[in-house]
Amino acid sequence: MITGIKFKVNDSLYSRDPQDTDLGKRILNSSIILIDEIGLESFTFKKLATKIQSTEASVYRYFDNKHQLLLFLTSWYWQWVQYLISIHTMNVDDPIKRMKIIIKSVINATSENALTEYINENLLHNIIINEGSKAYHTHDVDEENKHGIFSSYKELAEVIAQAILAINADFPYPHSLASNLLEMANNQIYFAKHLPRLTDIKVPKGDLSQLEEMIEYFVFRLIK
Amino acid sequence: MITGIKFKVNDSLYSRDPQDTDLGKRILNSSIILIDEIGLESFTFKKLATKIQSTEASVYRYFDNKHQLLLFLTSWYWQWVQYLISIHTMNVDDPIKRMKIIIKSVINATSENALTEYINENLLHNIIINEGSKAYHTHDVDEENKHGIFSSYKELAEVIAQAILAINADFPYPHSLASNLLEMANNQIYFAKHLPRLTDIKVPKGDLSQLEEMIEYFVFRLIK
DNA sequence: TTATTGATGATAGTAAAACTATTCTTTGTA
DNA sequence: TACAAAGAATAGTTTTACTATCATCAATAA
Repeated sequence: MITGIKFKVNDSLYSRDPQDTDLGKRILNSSIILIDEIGLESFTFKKLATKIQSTEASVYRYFDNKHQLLLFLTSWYWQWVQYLISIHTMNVDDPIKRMKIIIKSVINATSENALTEYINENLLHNIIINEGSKAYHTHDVDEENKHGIFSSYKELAEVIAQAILAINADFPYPHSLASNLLEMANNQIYFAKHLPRLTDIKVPKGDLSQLEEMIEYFVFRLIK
Repeated sequence: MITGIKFKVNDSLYSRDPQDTDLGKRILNSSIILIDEIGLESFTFKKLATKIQSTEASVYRYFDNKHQLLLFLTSWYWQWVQYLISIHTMNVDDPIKRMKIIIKSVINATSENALTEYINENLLHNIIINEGSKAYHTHDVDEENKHGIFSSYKELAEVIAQAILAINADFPYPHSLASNLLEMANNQIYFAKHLPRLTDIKVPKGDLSQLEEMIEYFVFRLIK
């Protein structure tokens, strides 16, 4: 287990980098717990400030608003997944094996050991499942995209797209399949939990093996 | 062209059925225009009231809050798509042909002629693309789901799942493929418009033929 | 040592959003 | 003729989403 890793996230994702200070780390730690608990809509900086025994004004010094905080968390998450993929595929040459590791990493990111003390990756994965798509479904996407806000997600998609092409260089839709893999993985977990009619898998006690099997089925049937 | 069709939507989707009165129809009509224009986050009942030259209090008689309004609109939309599918597949027996019509209907719903005077289906499709996933990504999903709020979406997914099984009765993931088809279709349009690195298709001047081709490729490669 | 700065806390305030309540007017219907 | 129902007008309340100011404390540079 490596601790104390700090990801370099885009400047536009914060006012002051929360990874640099004690208060910043408490903001990250507690906001993840609180958003998971009450949902993004009910989450406010005031409630967060109370929870960490600080003040609203202090939280605002780190993030302009809760949308920026969500962007930070999602960006951090996707960087983390990319990091996991890179270490797990480091010595793997077979493209099929590489793809299986990618799928495993995307799905089971959560069951990895903790990378930092101030981010609970399990809860963060829940937040990505529940609220992740709200990060880019905003009226200001184009503006935010210009500032590179979504680059960690796009980079991860690119890594997956290249892995797809390594298996079948003629596959016509590598980027669409990559983004769909990422979206589908989280969506199907959400459906299994809340709208089971929309899926065929189950996630008994958080066991994601059925999802992994299904995603493999989809991906390899498409690209081979 | 049939006008004046009224969908019977779930009681929990409104306080008073907006399809019954003139003001209700103006609320539907203008909220679609306004949400499309400024986005759901900036949309308020006050702004809507000003636009339709009514009052905030009057809007609140129809919908408890903007989330309920969004639920109404999405539910209406998916009922509409199901309606389109049912009339277009009415006399079609070949399951492959049926599936192609389903895909076409889901994707090109928007280019159909208008069904009602008070709902602009083109703009509504935009709203579904931009904001649709927020309808069920809420902390109260389970509660809302109990009230049947998402039944029109689930029914549509079931129709598609059955069409999948009609082609290949042994396909192991009909519901997951159905929900993924619906999600993917809208997502890939969104990506083409705003995050083009995440897709391989283009939507030149709103022409969705590349998307249709891709969805067909995915679906038939998976189920055949 | 002292002065400076940077981070945080404490306090207070504003504007808008998200509602609720009451009363009045109109209009269609028994 | 009356009598509901729908909507308009008006006026509130609470919460959210901020902004501003000033005091305090700790680290560090002069």
